[in-house]
Amino acid sequence: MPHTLRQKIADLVLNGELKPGDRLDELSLADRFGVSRTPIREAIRQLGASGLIEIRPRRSAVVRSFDRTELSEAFEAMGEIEALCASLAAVRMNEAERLKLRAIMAASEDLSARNDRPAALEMDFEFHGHLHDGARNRMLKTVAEETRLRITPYSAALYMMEGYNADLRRPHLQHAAIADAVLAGNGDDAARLMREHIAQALISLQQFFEDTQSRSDAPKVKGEVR
Amino acid sequence: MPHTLRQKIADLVLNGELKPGDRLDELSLADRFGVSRTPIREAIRQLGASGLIEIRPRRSAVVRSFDRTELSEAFEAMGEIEALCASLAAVRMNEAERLKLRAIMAASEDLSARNDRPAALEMDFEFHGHLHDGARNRMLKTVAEETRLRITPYSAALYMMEGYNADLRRPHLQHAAIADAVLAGNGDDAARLMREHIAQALISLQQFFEDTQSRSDAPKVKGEVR
DNA sequence: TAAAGAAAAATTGCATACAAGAATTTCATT
DNA sequence: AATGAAATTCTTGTATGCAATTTTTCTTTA
Repeated sequence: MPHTLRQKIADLVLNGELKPGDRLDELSLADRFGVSRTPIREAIRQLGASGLIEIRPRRSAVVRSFDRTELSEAFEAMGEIEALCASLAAVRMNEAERLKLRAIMAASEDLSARNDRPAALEMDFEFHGHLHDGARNRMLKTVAEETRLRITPYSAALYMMEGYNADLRRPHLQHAAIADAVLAGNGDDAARLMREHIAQALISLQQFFEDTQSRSDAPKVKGEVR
Repeated sequence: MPHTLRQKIADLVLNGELKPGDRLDELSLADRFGVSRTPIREAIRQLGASGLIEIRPRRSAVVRSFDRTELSEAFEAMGEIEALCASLAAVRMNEAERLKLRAIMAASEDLSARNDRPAALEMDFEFHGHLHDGARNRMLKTVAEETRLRITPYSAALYMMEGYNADLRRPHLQHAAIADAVLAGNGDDAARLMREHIAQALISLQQFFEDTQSRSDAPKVKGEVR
């Protein structure tokens, strides 16, 4: 469903127009999308239940923000879930899926060489999503996608930032190593490499926030890592 | 939040008053809880997003039902998540938590000996929930609770049924083995035993549905395993 | 000048109304 | 009696209005 109201509001968060801590004003959103508050409220409740935003009784919903502890917990959980997907995909992917994985890696190679960050971010999603599918378990895929969704406001910001992930080839090479293990049918290696990949992402993200928070010229943005 | 409308509606599903496939009529629910359709709709959307019920545009929402494949996928995913919780809990639980785990096991011992099924089911929830807490990772806990929530309509039905889990001591003994591993700080054993425990539960559930479906006297209930 | 408090404005929670679509029943035809 | 079409009833989707609460602004006071 590319055009559901729920997705449109989620997109505001995912593309960074609304940042962690920002309020979701029902009336503004209603005007913006040309509907009344009723469907806006329903969409907001759904996004609240899926954990992308935080609902506070009698007060505006806000884009969910994580403190340092929550962020590292989220990445630990995601690391394990992604590792599980990767190890299952290594054993369960069929030939068509393995072929598509190669295609994704080729495209990713190209995009990272050209330093096309928006497209590389898309391809990052594609890569992980393809492993979720390859694990052949819809409940696991749901869990993986939900977990990824929750931290996207943070991981996407990192991806777009020059200076962090300075060379897009680094995450690409990690993906490539994972893909090799998957294609070789080596689930244990795939899982281990995936855990390392996610752990690396957390470290980059933490460095990023250390820096932006210590810079006194940048007034602490409400809702960033507390 | 013991009294939120969302929880009240969820309880209808969790205590079995509404079974998989049953429709959630907005007006009936509104009358029942003495509110208008608006808050009912919002609650239904939230439960839809958390996966307990299924939302179908322009048609009544229904309690989510799983076919055989989905059920085994759900148990596979849950097995891994619970195993992860157990292995982390084995390493991370503090003394107070370990003490409480012993208390839970003692209570469970008693309840299973007395064949008190409702109370034993409660204690089963308590046991798993305590391991979710012991893993010291709120995101993981959220994921684990959500996954458990989705299959509760099935696992709870099994637990209450005489003849399946014929002797409540069987799941109790599995729990006891897991608890021993956790208390010994042996994460790998805890994880392995937990996987086996969840796999056993799936097998019991599958047998249960094989039987109820093959009995011609029981007209196939809409929404049960298809 | 800063803090505290009161008044005003803005925002959420819920009920109600109506339009549009789905489900069910009725009724004619074979 | 079975089939199918039309009409009726039921149900969902959305807009709007009002009360209750929160947030902001303005005034008063130390």
